[in-house]
Amino acid sequence: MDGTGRTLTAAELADLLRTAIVSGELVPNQRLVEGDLAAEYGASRGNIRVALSELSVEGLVERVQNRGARVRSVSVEEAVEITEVRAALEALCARKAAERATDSDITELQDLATRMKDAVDRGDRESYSEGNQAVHEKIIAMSAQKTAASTIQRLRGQAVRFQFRLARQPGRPAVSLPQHLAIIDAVCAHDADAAAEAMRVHLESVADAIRASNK
Amino acid sequence: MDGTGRTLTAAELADLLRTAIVSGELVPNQRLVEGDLAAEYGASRGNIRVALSELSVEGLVERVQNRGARVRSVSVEEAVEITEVRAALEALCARKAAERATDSDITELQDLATRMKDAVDRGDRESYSEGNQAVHEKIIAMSAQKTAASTIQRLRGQAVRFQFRLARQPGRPAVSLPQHLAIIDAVCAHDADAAAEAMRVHLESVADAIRASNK
DNA sequence: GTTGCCAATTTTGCTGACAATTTTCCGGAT
DNA sequence: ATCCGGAAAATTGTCAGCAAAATTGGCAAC
Repeated sequence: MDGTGRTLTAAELADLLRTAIVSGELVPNQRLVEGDLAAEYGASRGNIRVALSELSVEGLVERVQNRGARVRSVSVEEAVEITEVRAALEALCARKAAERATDSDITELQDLATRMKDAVDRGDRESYSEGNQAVHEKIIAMSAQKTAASTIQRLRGQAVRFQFRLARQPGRPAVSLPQHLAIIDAVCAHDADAAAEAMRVHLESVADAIRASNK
Repeated sequence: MDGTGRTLTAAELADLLRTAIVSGELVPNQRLVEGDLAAEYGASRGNIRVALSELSVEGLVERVQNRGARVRSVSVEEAVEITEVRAALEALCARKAAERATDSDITELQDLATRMKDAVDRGDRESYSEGNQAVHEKIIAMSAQKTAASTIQRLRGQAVRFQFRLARQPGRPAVSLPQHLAIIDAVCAHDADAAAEAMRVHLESVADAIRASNK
C-alpha cells in the first residue's frame, strides 16, 4: 500500500491521518473504526490506536469511551473562537517579526506583496491564496516563536475547512488584500505596534466573515 | 496500588503522569522507562505507552525514536516564549471578560481584590498566591473561550516550574498586586481595551522577571 | 591509561489474541 | 404497527510476548 514494503509506525500513521483529515479526505463526524483503518493502511490496530490518541489531543479527532473515534466537527462558534485565538497569537508574531525583520526578510515580504497585488489584478484566485498563506507563514517564521508557531499550526488544522470556504467567496480578496499590505508595510517599517494591530484587525475580520457566512 | 482493585486505563494513566510531572514529582529530564512506570502504577506497558504519546503531544514529555521518553526540560527562553503567548491569550480573555462581566462576576472579582490586598498587608504569601491564581482562572472562565482556555492550561503546565519559582521571590507581590488590581478594575468597568492591555502588561512583566531571574 | 570492539542486557516498537462493552438485529407480546 | 428483551455481531480496551534497536560492560590491543 505504501510502497515501502515495511509496515507503518504509529508516528507515520498519525501524519497520514492528520493529512487525510486536514485535506478533507475524511469528513467531519466520519467514524474512524480502528479495524477498518488498520486494514486500509495495512497497519496494526495498536498503532492506529495511538495515532488516534495523539490526534485527539491535537483536537482533530473526538474520542468517546468505548464508542470509538470520529473526525471532530468544528462548529461555527468554535471556528470563530479559534480564529480569535489565532488573531491574538499572530498579532504577537507580527510584533516580534517587526522587531526582528532583516533586510532580506523585508525584500521577501515586499516581493510577496507585489505578487499578491498582481494576482488580484489578474483575478488569479489561486495565486492570491498561495501568497496569502505565504505571508502568514513568513511572518510566523520571522517571529522565531516556536511555542506560538506550533500552537497556531494546530489551530489552523482544526479550522482549515472554514478558511477554505472563505477563500472561495467572491470579493473576499478585495477585502483582505489591503489588510495584508498594511501588515507587510508595518512589519517592513519595524513598527511593532502597528504590525500587531494590523494583524489583529485582519484576523478579526476573518472571524467576522466566518460568523456572517455561516450564521 | 490505586485502591480500586481494577487496572488503570490509558486515560487515567495520562492524568496521573500529568499530575506527577506538573507537581514536580517527576523532575525535568528524568527518564520515563515504560516498564518501570508500568510496574509502579500496576498497569500494562501498552497503556503507559499511549499515555506517554499523549503527554508528548501536550509538550510535557519528550520522546526520541528508539530512545524512550523523558520529562521535557523547559529552558528559560522557552518559558519566556510560553509566557508571552499566555500574555496574548489571557489578554484576549480579559477583553472578552470585560465585555461579558455580570454583576455577580464583578462582586466576585472585587472580593478577590480585597482578599489579595489583605493577604499582602498580612504578608501571607500563600493566600496571595491562591488569590492570584483565582483571578486568572475567574477571568478565563468569564471569557467563555474554550479554545483559549484549553491552550492556556496546556501552556501553564509546561511552565509551572518557573511560575512557582517566581512566586517565592521576595518583593514579587508588591510588583504584581497593583497589576492585578488594574486588571480587575478594568474588567469590572467593562473597559475591554484597558483590561486586555492591563493583562498583557502584567504577563509581560512576568516574562521579564523570568528572563531576569534565570539569565 | 585509553581506545575500539563485541557480546549481554536493557528498553523500545509492534503485533496478535483475548476480554469487555456497545450496537444491531430479530422474534414475540401488546 | 410499535415496543421490548435478548442474543449475535461489531467494535473498543487491554494484555502478554516477540523482534529490533540502543545501551552497557568487559576485554583485548595499543
